[in-house]
Amino acid sequence: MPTIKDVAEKAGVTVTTVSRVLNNRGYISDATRKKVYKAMEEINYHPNELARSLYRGKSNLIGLIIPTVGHPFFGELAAFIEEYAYSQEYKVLLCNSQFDREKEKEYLEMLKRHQVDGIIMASHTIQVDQFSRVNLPIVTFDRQINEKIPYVSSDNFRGGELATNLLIEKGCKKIAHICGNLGLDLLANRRNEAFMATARRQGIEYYTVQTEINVFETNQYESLIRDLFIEHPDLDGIFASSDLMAASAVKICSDLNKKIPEEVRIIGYDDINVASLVTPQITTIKQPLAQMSALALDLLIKQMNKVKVPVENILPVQLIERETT
Amino acid sequence: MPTIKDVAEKAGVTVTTVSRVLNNRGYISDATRKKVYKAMEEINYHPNELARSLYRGKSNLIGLIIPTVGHPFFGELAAFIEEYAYSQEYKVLLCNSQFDREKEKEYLEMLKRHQVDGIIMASHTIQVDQFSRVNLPIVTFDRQINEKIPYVSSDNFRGGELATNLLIEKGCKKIAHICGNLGLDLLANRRNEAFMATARRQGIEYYTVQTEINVFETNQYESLIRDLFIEHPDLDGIFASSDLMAASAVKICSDLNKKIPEEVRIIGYDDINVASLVTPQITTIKQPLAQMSALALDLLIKQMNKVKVPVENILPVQLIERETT
DNA sequence: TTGTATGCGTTATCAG
DNA sequence: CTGATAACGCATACAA
Repeated sequence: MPTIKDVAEKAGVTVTTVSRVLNNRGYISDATRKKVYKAMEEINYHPNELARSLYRGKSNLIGLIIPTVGHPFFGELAAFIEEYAYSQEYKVLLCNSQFDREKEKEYLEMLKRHQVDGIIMASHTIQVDQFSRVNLPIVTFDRQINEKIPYVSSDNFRGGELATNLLIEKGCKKIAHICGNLGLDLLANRRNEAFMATARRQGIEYYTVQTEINVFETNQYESLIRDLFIEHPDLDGIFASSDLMAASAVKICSDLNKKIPEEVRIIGYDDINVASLVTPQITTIKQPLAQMSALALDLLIKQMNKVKVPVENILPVQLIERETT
Repeated sequence: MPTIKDVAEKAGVTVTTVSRVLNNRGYISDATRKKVYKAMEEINYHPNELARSLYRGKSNLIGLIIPTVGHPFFGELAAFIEEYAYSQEYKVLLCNSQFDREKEKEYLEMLKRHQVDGIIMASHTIQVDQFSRVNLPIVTFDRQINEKIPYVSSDNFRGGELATNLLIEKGCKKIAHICGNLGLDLLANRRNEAFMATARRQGIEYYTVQTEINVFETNQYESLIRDLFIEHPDLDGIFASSDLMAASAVKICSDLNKKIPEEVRIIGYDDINVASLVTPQITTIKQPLAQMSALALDLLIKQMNKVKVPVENILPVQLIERETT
């Protein structure tokens, strides 16, 4: 790899001059500027960002910690974040924590060692106190860590309300909410609160079923839903806390010969791309992922620049009616 | 951020000594070792990997260029690669090229500037000659760039054969292959070759439909398939070159009131997670993503260590029969 | 307009 | 067993 020194020699100037044309700093004659460019071209020079970062004390790297990019929701999230980050000159270091507490901690330290300028954290099995040791800009997705770390989420309570109300409006009499583990202290839990409050207010029979902590396994969704129908064969409405869970519900209903939406109505959450691709198309609550991603990064960058940002950042959700209701 | 210098002062030794305990090099008395560890603990020291990388001439970073991690296939691929990379002490810089030729080029240069130790390239709109300027270990997914750059793929021809044969065995008389743009010179094009050869050999009527170059848009799949059925209402078999395309096909058939698999049989490709989650579950050709990912990284690491590797690396595929055939 | 010297945080060489 | 110092590639203050 050629260095700035090689360029300098080739162009017959010193490294300072090369550095100057590289960064457009100070005065340089057009003649030398051309010489330098030519030399760079000839030896195919690319500045070493490691060295630059070291000097500047800024890496232009951000860390993204998610459970796994293999899950469509997080995959889409990661795509938005990377795209927006790139447009702001930031590069993304990808970390899949697999819902593993130890891995989350390790990643946090790894990112610190690699001098990332900030971290977007969307995986949350970790204990809150671990965050205090990371004195780096952080933005959190869907979880409130403490009074100081800003978080981005969509309006989970409103989403839960919209979903539950839709089921009830459509005539459901006995409904269930299938969601991730409620012990995780995620803001997504508000959906369940809204679900229960709404059902209670309307006098509708309701149940909540939650998954184990560290699992995206679709098998688990399926057995959970199967058991649910064994216990409550007359269930006629399901609010699934993700579109994938909703797809599982559709599958089980199909197995049990229950017609959708006539006998069972199903509503999902997130509005990932596949939600509108499968048959039947899944009614869902759309989270504004693109805006959430951009907002998260904006908040991160503002923190890097020492500007104060609001801690609470909640974006609106939207009901998207399709075929499962 | 505390530096090695701070640790040294705190412990009352020099940076050399601290560096020694950090890297377990040379002799150090237990007493000073303890002192140093204690100091590191107290000031919460983390070695600066930027500085280390600069000195060592090795960043332990790899670049991953894919069209978009928002597509389930590439999301799952990225998850496997990141997981395996992390186990080998490598970190992943995520690059979504969006099938954009310019972005691919920019990412390639960016990764070089950031001194990545190698690149895994799974996005291929770029011209072949661009690669010659990158003199870095590269491994390619599903595309043969030239005689020197190793590539990993699964047996596309065999996959095409398996899929086509299954349709024919099941009794299809008029079949179509829906695939990505064949002008892209991907190894995936072998599927189409196999499709045509197999259908021809068996004397079955067949058609090929391809998408535009830069698109993962499901809308496009749908209109393509819709048009296909308008032109050939008696089509009874579809070989889709991705599970998402297959899902689109299922949807259109459902719209047209064509029963699956009785009237139209559909087989997808990849076996992404959702393939077995949707209703009906999609019959597909499974690519061994986990092994392919690990292999790609192994090949990359070997190149870094200057060990020769085979250029052609083709893994077997597997037919997975489910409900759409 | 250009060059010299210094430091960013780390590791390795060579003394002691 | 431990310390002083150069070097990794780059950018800036200060000279010239």
